[in-house]
Amino acid sequence: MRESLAIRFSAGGETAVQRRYEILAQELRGLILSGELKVGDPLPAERDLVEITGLGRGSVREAIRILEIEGLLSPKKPGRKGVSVVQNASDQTVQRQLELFIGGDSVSNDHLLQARMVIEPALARIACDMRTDDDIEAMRAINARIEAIGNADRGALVQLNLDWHSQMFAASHNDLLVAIAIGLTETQHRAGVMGQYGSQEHVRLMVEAHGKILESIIARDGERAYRRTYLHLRGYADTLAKKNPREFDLTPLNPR
Amino acid sequence: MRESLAIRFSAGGETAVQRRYEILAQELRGLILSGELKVGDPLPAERDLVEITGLGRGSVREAIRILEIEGLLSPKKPGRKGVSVVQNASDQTVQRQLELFIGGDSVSNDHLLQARMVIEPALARIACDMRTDDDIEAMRAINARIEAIGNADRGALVQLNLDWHSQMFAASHNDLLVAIAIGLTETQHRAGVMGQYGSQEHVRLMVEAHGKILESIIARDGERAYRRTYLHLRGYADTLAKKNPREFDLTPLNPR
DNA sequence: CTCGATTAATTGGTATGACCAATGAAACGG
DNA sequence: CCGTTTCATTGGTCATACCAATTAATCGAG
Repeated sequence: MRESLAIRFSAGGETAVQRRYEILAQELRGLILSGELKVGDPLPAERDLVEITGLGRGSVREAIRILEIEGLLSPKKPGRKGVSVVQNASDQTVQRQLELFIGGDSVSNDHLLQARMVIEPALARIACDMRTDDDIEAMRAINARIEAIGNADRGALVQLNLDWHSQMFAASHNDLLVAIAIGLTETQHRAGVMGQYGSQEHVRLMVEAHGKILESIIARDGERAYRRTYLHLRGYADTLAKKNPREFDLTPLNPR
Repeated sequence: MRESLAIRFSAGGETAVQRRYEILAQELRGLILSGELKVGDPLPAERDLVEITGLGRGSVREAIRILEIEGLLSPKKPGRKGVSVVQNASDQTVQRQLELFIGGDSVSNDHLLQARMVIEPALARIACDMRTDDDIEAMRAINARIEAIGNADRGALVQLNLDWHSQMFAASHNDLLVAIAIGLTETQHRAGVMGQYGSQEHVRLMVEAHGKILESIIARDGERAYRRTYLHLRGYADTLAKKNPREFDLTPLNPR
């Protein structure tokens, strides 16, 4: 009944069929990115979209699902007002994708470390200019809790360490870099590559390192904060290096 | 007939229902990330998964679609051997998500510039250590083509400029940082924020800047490559700043 | 027997129709 | 006027059916 809508496009030498739900997803994405659909605008109900597009409900649902995973549409809720709503892709979608990418075996641990050594010291430096007093207080509070629990609870220690770093990143007030940095840091910590640290001595050193970084940020001494953060990371990297040999030299990232 | 499988979990104070396709997606994702399903392993056919899981075909398809968007499953093809295959999430999924995040209005152009100024000079420095002769040759070739076409074709100029930067990033041989850097650079260039550059003089300056960066990388002079790349970016930023006032100072990223 | 052409089986893509559960609005009753 | 009940809306899910593409199996000619 319906003439062939088969649209073909060349992609990498191959010829792929453009599936209907893909087309619809593209169109909706275009409407959102071009601003014709603004953040907060509700999408028509699934059954309305079926009428509008002439597609089946399954195809409509798959198209919506795609944009939902990309972060451009809110998850739906059943009920009378449960339609999808246009939203901005969140920092969390960036983190998720970074974690999935790094989690695969395309990225070596050394490359991940190298990336962290590029970004995290720079964030510390930026934080020196942009921090507020609240940022300082938050960082201080987390470090105090780390000192308090010591190595009693391994899981809590990992989480608090993550929290401290996230809070330091947040003090830069650059949401883009923060999202990237958290994605990198979380992946490495969750990977359990750092199951070794947890002795009382390790915790003491960690608290001390955090303290020195915090001091520098309070003093708004960018160079010092950069250096302290770099050394903190390198200490961590060196601990790892005792177990596995390095693939390549990480050190060119050292400032000055 | 089927007892309620409704699983609830608290998320941010709210209580959300876990939908069936979400559960299946989670399970499959878990199998992949834990390594029980390895890269290259084919998934059972949709109808087989229907039998295995007891779900409807629509739910199975939505679950698969989610993992496909996340990059963990290959797109399917019709035909007898068209089943999904497990794969690593690619750098492209990272780029896509960065572009979607930045494309929304959560990230200001100044924050994007700041992020680039953190990452790109660092990549130039790393490239000094890791580059091969092929990298050098590729960069030289692209720059030559830029010089050749001049400002004749605006679109081609933008693309070639992107290519040059991508090639420079690639010379670092850190796929993670490369994916991030390309995501940032592409977004800014595609956003058309740089429609202004295109005069013959601009092109000449661009070629010159690229040339100086390349020289430094050839000489393996990391500090110099870092500095040149930083200045190249700052020149671009200053051009933009003439049109729109800065939100904040970008300069703390200057090395030394 | 070998190889090319034809046929059949497999698999994803899509549509239709139906029913449930949750939600919120409207109608109702005190 | 307010609380309760009813009901329409909407997403979630399943079952079934058919098409199109692709590959495997079969068959036939030489």
